[in-house]
Formats: sequence, structure tokens, C-alpha cells
Amino acid sequence: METYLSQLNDAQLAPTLQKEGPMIVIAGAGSGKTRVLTYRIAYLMSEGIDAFNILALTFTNKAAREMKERIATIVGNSEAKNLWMGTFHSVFAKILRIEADRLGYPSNFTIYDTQDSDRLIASIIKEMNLDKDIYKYKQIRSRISSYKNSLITVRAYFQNPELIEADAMARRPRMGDIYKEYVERCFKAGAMDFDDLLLKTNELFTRFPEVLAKYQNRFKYILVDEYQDTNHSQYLIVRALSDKFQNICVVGDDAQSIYAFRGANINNILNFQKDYDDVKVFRLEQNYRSTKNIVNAANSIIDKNQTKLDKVVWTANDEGAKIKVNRSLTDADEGRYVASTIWESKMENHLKNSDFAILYRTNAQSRSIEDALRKRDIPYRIYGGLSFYQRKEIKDVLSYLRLIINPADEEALKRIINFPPRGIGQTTIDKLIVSANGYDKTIFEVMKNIDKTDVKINSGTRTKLQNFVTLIESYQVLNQTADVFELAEHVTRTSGLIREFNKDGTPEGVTRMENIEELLNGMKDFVEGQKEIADTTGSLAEFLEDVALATDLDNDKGDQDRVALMTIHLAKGLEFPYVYIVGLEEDLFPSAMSMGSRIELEEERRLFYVALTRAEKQAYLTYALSRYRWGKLVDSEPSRFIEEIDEEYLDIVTPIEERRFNPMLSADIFGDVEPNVIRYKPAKQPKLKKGNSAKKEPEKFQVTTPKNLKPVSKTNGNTNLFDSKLVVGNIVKHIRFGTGEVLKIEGTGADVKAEIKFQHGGVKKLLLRFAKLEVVG
DNA sequence: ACAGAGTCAGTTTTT
DNA sequence: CTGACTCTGT
Repeated sequence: METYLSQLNDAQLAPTLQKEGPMIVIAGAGSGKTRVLTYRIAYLMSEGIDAFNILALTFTNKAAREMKERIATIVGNSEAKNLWMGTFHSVFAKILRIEADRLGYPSNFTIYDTQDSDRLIASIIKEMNLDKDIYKYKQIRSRISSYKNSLITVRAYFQNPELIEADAMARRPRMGDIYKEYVERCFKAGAMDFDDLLLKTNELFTRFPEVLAKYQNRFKYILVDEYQDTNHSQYLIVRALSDKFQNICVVGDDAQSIYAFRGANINNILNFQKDYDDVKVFRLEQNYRSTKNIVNAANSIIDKNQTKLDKVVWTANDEGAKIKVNRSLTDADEGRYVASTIWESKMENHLKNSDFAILYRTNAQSRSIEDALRKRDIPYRIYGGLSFYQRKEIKDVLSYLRLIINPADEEALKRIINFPPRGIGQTTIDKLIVSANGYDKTIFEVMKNIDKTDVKINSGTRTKLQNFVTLIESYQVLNQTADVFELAEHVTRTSGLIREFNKDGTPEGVTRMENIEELLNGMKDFVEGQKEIADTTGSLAEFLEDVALATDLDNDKGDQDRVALMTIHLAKGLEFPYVYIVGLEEDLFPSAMSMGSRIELEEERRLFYVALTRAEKQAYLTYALSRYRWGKLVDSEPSRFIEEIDEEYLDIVTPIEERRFNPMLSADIFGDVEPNVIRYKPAKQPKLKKGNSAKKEPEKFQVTTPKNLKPVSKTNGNTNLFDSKLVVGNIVKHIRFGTGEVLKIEGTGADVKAEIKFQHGGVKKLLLRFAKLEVVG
């Protein structure tokens, strides 16, 4: 039982055994802070503290799950189950469900994701007849989000002349009105956005001292991981909950604070010692993760920052290989370099794919890397970006389920009221919204009582509306008896969703079907998982909450051997033997948006520090001299961060120019491994006039798409445009064209190829049944 | 109501 | 380069 403590060094042991009082653990990268947190909880429990009295707030749900499992092996499964662990958002969503009625919310409130918020804001701006070029919904959303994170409610906003002034100066005098309307509409829809989960928790604790007392008494011991990334709202929650017993343990690293953009306040960790009396301070400075080269290089970077706590990270590990720095001509070359060196080191060292991670600053950068990995047949998995639950078809299914639980959910309703199409158009929906606002009812209620209202909608459409209401109500009845999986299966079948996606048998529709299938499988797992875990209900409501708050990382079962691709932000807390940091170019990393101030630049530098310290054995830094941005090749310069590393830790490898002509490393020898791209040669070779070879005019070709064939791809919901690539000689053109349209191209050389492809779900697919090349002239 | 066709603005980073 | 929005005609 006590043996686990022997796995700790002295520096780790001290905070682990510190049972009571406020304490902070300043933990350098790779210094074993998760281990300290885990063992401290296990230790508290072994000292007789009830698991019910411990609350641990982690950065991801996955981290919470893993810690819980580890603790279970030490103290036993049944005890560990009683621990409350999870992210701020998931823990307080649970508490809010219990206490919802005090705040006037239903306990089955919906959680709006960013997309839902965006759509609601966009529709409010439209309803208010505001100029959408001035009132950009994304900017509005981020303003609202930062208000909420700073606990500026609508009322507080209107009482604050400075804020009103600032928004007026930004040519957005109606900002406060939008904010007010947004909050009211969310409330009416029984919905909370991500920020509300924290804001409403604060509201709950301030307005109802007896509720606060209840949770203070319950959570006598509180632990917070990644404390440097908490925002003001989270800070206040922690303060309030820990106020009575002051048994608060925060762990973090100021050098890894990278979430200022979502309100994280680095001062929370810098000032912790001022917030509580007699704070015990612990430092973990020995790094167990990385080689000396990596640790020292990382130190040399973070040294350039002015704002930081005193701390020296060191390691007893081997010297290790130097950090490889590679320059490429283009982003595609960069991808090839990454893919080929992964391939080589896998061969040489018998490594797994999962030993490698490729980290980038922006999600858009994954494309060129993916292409290169695919050509080498290296399996990979992308984390983040457009997550599974944000895909159109998945959100459609989920919207039906959301509406079953909470018919007030306006965004879910708007999504599916006419999908699949049932003859309810925009005009009708607009009328319903206006009427709902007028009667102060939800849209669903208006529809249900359509005959008692004075809405001007003709009888045909009324019937359609009533049919829709009846459909949803029949699902609600089924939800009483069926489990999540059975219900969802029934819904997808009877709502017409499956028919809609299966309709034309397009590859697009097929992927959508596969995704829906995957969702249903996930539900089956969920239902079966719940049978084993006693403390959860396995209800639809619970499933939807999991889905709303789960990240890609949380869902990763880690059972597949794949190279990991993700943003640096997502990589925080993870480690990999081999790490590539790609796109180290000025304006990209550091981001062009962050070069305005020292504060922002220092955050970028911390981000780079986080990236580098993910590596255990070997780090690669790569940059390209030019890169495609918005379809245009743009020149770029190496990032200043490369120069900031002490040169003694670097190994500048062969420039890519020499590599790209090495056939062994060229992608071409692998042939065209994208089976979905087919090259066409013209049926007739263009004839060159004899004796006239001195004057080789560019030849003209044209591509015709026959009118009688239905397009297979749609670039958006209602248009038929094909994205195609035409290769004529060495001219490559990207063209978008419609059915029956004629394309004219010029080029030299007889070898004309037309690649016609389109994209869906991130996978390039072929479309060519109707492509025909003809030679003109 | 709806499909087709044309135009336009956008890239940090996430719960 | 791409998705989202707008305009047009049926």
C-alpha cells in the first residue's frame, strides 16, 4: 500500500504528503506533476479522507479518467469511484443540473457549442437589421465570451460606461443590446453556452450561500491542475469553494500558460501566494521526460521571457541527439521531409507510429502533412480541427435528440425543422421566430398551438408544422422506454435522415452514412458502458452532455498505432519520443496576430516552449521558404524562435533542395497512390503540323462535362460546382465549373491530363464518370 | 420553396 | 482554396 510513495523523489514526496492548507506546486515540464497529483489523492484517501470530500479539476476529461484509474489500482475501485474529477466545465455542468431550478433553468438544459452560439448571434444581428459587416458574429461572440469570463453580466455591462464607450468607439453601439438579446434567447431556449457553465456556477454560489456552503462542506479537499490556464471565472469558483477549509492545492507552470485568448489569467498563478494565508510552495524542477539537449534548448528559449517565476528545470537524462532543423522550399516539401524521416527512423529503430507527433500552430497546416503521410502509407490521426461531433450529419442527428429532451432548444430546432426537406421554408421559420418573440413563447410552443395564434401561415404549411410537432412528440414518448441507441436508431430511420443521405449514393453520402453509423456505435458503447458503472444513469441527457463537453482527445482510446497530428495547444500535457514542430515561420509561428505586444509574443514563446518540451528523445524543427496560403504561394521567413535557441543544441540538416531530386526520397516513385485521382489522356493526340515545328503555338484543349449526367459532388448545400485540377504540360490550374460547362485550356506538349476531384469529409475522392477531354483546333 | 449559379471574405489557438 | 452567403428563375 505504501509502496507507491517510493516511486517519488524527495521534491515530489513533499507536496504529496502535505495534507492540509493552501499549497502551490510549481512544476516544470516533464517533472512528474501528474504523478504528484495522483499520489497525493491516493495518499489523502489512505489517510482516511473520504473520496466524497475530494474534488480534482483537470485540464481534460481524459486526464481525469487516467488519474482515476491509477488511483483505483492503489486504493481500490469502489473507493475511487466516489471521487469527483473532471474539467471545470464537466464538473460544474453536473452541479448546475442538480441546482438548475434555482436559476430558473430546466435540469436538462442544452449546452450550446460555439457553432450554436454563432448561429444564434448571426440570427439576432439579422433580426435587429444591423450591418453584418460591422457586427461580425464571430467578433461579437468573442466579446460576449470575454465579458462572461470576466463576470460582466448584461446588467454589469450597462452599468459600465467604459465598456459601452469602448464598443461605441469600435462602431458597435448596439453591442449591449445584442448581448442582452443573446442571453435572453439562450435562457428561453433552456441553453447554456460554454462560458455560462462557469458564469452560472458563480451566480449560483453568490446568490445562494446555502448552496455554496453545501459544496464547500462536500469538497473539503480541492486540487486544480494546470492552474496557470484558469480564467477569472474559474478562479472565483475555486476561491469560493475552498474558502471554508482552505485545503486547496494548485499545480501549474507559468511557463506553460498558453490560453490567454480564452481568458486565462497568468496572474492567477503568479499571485496565488497573495490570495491565501501561509501558502506552502513546492517546486518540481527535475525533468524526467527529455534529453539534456531538449531541456537546455527549451530553457534557453524561455529565458527570453520577462514575465516568469523563478525556476530552473534540469535533467539527469542523457545528452541525447541534437535538435534537427530543416529548411524546405515549400510546405509540400516540408511534408515530404517529415514523412520520409519518420519512415526512415521507423525502419532504423523499429519504432511504432505512435512514437511520433507532428505539432503545428494552426489547424490548416495539417493538410500538406497529411498528403505526404498518405503517400508514404504512414497511418496518422488528426486531433482537433473539425471534430466528429461538429460534422453536419452528426449535428443533425444530435439536434433531433436535443429537441426530444429540450423542445425549447432553438438552434436544434432551426437546424432540423426542414432537414430532411419537409416544405417548411425560411419565410415560415422567420414568421415563427417573430411570433415566438412576440408571445414570449418558444418556437416549438408556437408551432404546437399554431391555430391559437394569429401567425399568417397557410393551412398547407400549418399541417406540415403539425406533422413535425407530432413526429418529435412521438420520439419523446419512445424516449421513456428506449435506450439512447434504440432511440437514435429509430430517429435516423423514421425522420428521413438516412434516406436523405442515402439518396443519390454519392461518395459524400456514403461517408455521411458511415459517420452516422459510427455515432450509433458510440451510443451502443455508451449504453453498455453505463450498465457497468452504477453512479450514472445512461440517459439521453447524459449522453448529450458527454458529447457537448468531450474533446477529440477524450474520445481517443489510444488503441491504434498512428502518428499524432495536432495543434500545440492540444498537445499540452502529452509526451512523445519523437516530435516534429512544423511551420516555424514568421507570421505563422509566432502568429502575425500576436506580434503587436510583448505580452502576446511572450505567450507565443511559451507555446513554443510547450511544443519543444513534449519531446522525449528527439525534436525536429521545420520551416518552408514558401507556403500556400489562400491558394497563393507566399514567401516566408524562418521563425525568430529558431534563432533564439542556443546553437550548440542544434543540428542544421541538409537543405531540402538537395533532397528533392533524390529519387529515393521523391514521392513520385511511389506512384500515384491516391486511387481516387485518375489522369485522362486525350483520345486524339493533337497533330503537329509538319515542317512548322519552329513555331510551336500553345495548343488548345477543352473539357466538357456532359449535361445529361448528374453531378456527384456539391461544394455546398445547394450548388453544383466541381473543383478540378487540370494539368496541361507543366501548367496546373485549379478550376471550378458546373455541369455542361466548357473549359478551355492552353498548353504545350501532347500529354494532357485532367484530374477532376472533389473533397468531402477531408478525403479527396474521384469524380470522373463524365469527364471527357476533347482536343480543339 | 427550392435549386442553380455567382460572389466574397477568411487563418490563430479551445472548453 | 474553400465554405457560406446572396441573387435569380422556376
